[in-house]
Amino acid sequence: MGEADMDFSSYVTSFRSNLCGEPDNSLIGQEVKLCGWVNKRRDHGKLIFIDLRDFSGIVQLVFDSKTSVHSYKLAKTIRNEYVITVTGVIRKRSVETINTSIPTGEVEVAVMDMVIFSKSKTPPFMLDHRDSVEENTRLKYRYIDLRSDQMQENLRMRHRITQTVRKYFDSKGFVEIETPILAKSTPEGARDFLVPSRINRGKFYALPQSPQLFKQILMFSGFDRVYQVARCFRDEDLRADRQPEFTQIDLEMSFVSVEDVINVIEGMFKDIFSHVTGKELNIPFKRITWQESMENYGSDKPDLRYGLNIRDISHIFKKSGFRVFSSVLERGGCIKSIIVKDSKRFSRKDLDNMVGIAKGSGAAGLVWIKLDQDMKFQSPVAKFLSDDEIKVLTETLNLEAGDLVLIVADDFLISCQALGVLRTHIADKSGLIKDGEFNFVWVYEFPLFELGSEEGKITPMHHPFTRPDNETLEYIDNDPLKVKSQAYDIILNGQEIGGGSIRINDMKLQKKIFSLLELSEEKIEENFGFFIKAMEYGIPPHGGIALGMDRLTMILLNLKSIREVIAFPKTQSAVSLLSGSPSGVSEKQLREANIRLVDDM
RNA sequence: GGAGCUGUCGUCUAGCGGUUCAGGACACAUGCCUGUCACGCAUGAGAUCGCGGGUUCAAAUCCCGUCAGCUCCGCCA
Repeated sequence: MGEADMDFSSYVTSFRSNLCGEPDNSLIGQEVKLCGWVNKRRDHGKLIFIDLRDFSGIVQLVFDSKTSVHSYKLAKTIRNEYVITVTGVIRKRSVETINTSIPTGEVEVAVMDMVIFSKSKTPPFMLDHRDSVEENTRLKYRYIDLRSDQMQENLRMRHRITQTVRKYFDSKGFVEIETPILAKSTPEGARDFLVPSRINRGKFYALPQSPQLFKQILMFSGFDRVYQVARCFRDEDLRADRQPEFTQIDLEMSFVSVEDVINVIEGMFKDIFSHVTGKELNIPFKRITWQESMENYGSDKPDLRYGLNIRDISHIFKKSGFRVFSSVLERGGCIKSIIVKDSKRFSRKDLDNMVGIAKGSGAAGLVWIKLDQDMKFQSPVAKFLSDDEIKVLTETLNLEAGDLVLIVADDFLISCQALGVLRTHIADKSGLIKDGEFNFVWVYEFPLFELGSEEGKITPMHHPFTRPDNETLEYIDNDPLKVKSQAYDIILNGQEIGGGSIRINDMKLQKKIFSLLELSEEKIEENFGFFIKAMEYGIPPHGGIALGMDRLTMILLNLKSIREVIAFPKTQSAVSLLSGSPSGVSEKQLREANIRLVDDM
């Protein structure tokens, strides 16, 4: 359906005088020319009604066998999804025939003349029933699915977000500069899509995982601030919120601190909300450190729309006779818990399932305690807890009758993460999450490094150009995992919708980071030598952020998959059911690209 | 790479070992109908049950494999 403040007049063309969603009482008596798709034909014998549809809405056409014989006869042959144009007069409907379910329902078009532009085969599914049609059918016939109100609204909403973003950044002095799609492998961790070079035998371009290096180079070049609505490519497995090609609002600014980037982005979101959803957004957003986020929510993308916060109860079990707890504490671990109200909801099976979830998240196990009406602990481990421990636990957590306490004893991160997963699981299952709420939070002070998959090796948590936090920089040699970074993520309703950092602009520090990452000189030179070289010619302090356009639009529309906000998405196996890509290519094309297929079928 | 769910006329689905080689709804076709808007009425066409194999006297229905779609883990900011 149409824009809130649509200007109908700009749609007038040599084919039409008005749009289908336009006719109302103010146009009564006027002759109009309309174009559109046949949404529905209702044939009453000597009288035929046709609902004509375009993107703006639906209007009822009336064909009378007496007043326009030619058009009436033609209307007999009309079927759904034919594209036609009609000339007719807007006429008021009698009171009892008014249709209150459509905006044009008080009037109708008495057709005098009609032309069929294009016939249609019987469509594979009806637009009215589109909601109950399987997604693969919708994807195969995407051009029909896209005719639906829902898809039109989704993509028009996305357009409005993009437009608001462009306007906003323009007003803040940003320059939109395009960067190469045929690029070189970027240092982010994902697998690259490769494009063979015909001219340079045996060499490949990589599609950009993001414009990261290019936007930084534009800072080196003195543009001060740039942004881009950028297509990015990552050859990894798909999810409901991940496609191999996706869109980022990607920006970079010179002479800025974390604070400056955050301010600009909060202003952008405020504009998006007021212009696109009509809602007033409260800024500044809440900010929590990565440490706080892990401690309280067990995740680096916390959902703050509900409670179920994680509480530390290590101190209660320091000298516990329950070895499962005390031994974890002895080796430096901790004991974490969450309290869930109304434990009656959870059957033994639910609890067993939760134990499985905790173990699946890497925890050694999960202890659950149900409090009955008399505040008695019901739990497989109740007999191992002393009266004193029960008392202190009850007081510390302010436990009430009917509460369920979930406890994980393990290393700090494992305990928190396991409970974090359970926290979202329970919130989801218990309907604690209300639709229509938009909860933003910044997570900052990420660790600069994390332990990599390879034993003993560290990898950058964000990317290797992220500037360390000055306060913790002193640990860089002795305990690099302790070093914090000037990186930040923006989280909306528990989903990461963007992340960025202030970048390193000191060559010595940059080289230090590379050496910690155990990157050899050759490797550095090979991967981003051009970038390092550019850093040698005077570069400003700078930083930026990238926001996931698809995810943002999906969340604002309260949808569950980004495929709903992408015109031509791919399936989970990265295939386009519409176009059939990817596909084989001819021998000639392979020869030109200097590629020989390995025959291991 | 792994786990789970799904796969029956165009669409959505019923059937889950034998009067069902498949029933319904919508769509479709033909005819009738001047006020419908989920129009109505009548008649009709349309599925070898994703594909391959097996078990059985008998399979849409059970088993194995395979393909496709979805959700998730791994992977990926």
